[in-house]
Amino acid sequence: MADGRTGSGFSGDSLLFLTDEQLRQGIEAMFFAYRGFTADPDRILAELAYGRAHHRAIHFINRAPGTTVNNLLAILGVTKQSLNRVLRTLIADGLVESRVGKADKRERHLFLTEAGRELESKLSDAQRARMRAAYKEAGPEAVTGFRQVLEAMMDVDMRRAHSKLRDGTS
Amino acid sequence: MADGRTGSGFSGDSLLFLTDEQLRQGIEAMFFAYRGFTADPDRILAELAYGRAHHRAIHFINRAPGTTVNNLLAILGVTKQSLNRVLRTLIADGLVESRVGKADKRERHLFLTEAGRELESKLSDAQRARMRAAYKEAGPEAVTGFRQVLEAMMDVDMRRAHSKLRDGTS
DNA sequence: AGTTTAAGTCAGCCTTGTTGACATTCCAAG
DNA sequence: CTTGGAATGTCAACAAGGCTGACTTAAACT
Repeated sequence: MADGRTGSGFSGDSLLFLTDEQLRQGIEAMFFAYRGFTADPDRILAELAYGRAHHRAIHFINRAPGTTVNNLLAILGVTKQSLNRVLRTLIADGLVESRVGKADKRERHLFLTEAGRELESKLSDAQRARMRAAYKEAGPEAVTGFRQVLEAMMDVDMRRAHSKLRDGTS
Repeated sequence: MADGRTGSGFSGDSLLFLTDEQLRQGIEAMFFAYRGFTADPDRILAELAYGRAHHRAIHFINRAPGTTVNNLLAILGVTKQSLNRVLRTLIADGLVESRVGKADKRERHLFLTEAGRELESKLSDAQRARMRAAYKEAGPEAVTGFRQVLEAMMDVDMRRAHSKLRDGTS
């Protein structure tokens, strides 16, 4: 919007409308939107004395059941000490189960317990509800664009991790 | 991509394609993209022993020079104690200047110093470069959709704050 | 047998959120 | 004019969750 700068000659002209000011607005929108994005789960987690770190672990274990600790580490992008602290409380609280690997006994495979799945649903429902509402408000075309920009904003390795999760729940 | 579901007749049917699975993908995309979004500034900040909190403060002070602490508080959504700690170091390091209000001496008005503006540029340049690249890769139509969804995902008060920043730098 | 890999632990640090207590300033009601 | 409450900002102390580094245990590879 704003300056409708149409029909310039060259093909690189999709760049012309990207003023620094508009990029800044995109940056701020990302900041504010991310807050909204995490707000609902945060409220639920606060009651349980958990944090976002627990949410992330639960989310990805649910997404890829049986994943190993190392695998999770790569996805979450934290150190194993940091993850371990969170994982330990989740296992102690009976939300996550850790099974020794059959093929490779060094590995631990992670699963959600029934209670874990319950909390996952609760968190996920809240977050999806907001997502759904936003998608609905913006319309289907906007959603496609949204996903394209997000995808392009990731680091390459994350893009791989993301499409791996998308396709096969190996 | 995937299912190109074009030219539907009515507007309400935009809901049909929002399976839980697709919402989940959106959620994950948001998570991974936010990491990319902050990655470049984070690297710069790490060298200076600053964190994201410093970046946010610098960003919004630059955006609305002369803003009060209270104002900034509302935008950043943290407690004043938390902000104060960050602000103190920025002032001590000569990046931010705090002037006592003329009308109301309780208020402090915040400005970036020359050094502050310099760091702001450096951080902003990095972040904008990634944003610009993502926008370019996704195309102008996608950008519009991206912004629409983000806007719809914010809490209402943040939407107000955002458009206030967009329009007048009061 | 020796090396590498997966996982876990302990200790200690930093950033950045929180609450609680407190000083200063302003303003309005008595 | 004074006084008490509200607003603004500061200081202190604590917790979550990142980080690094050093180390152990067990299993797998070579």
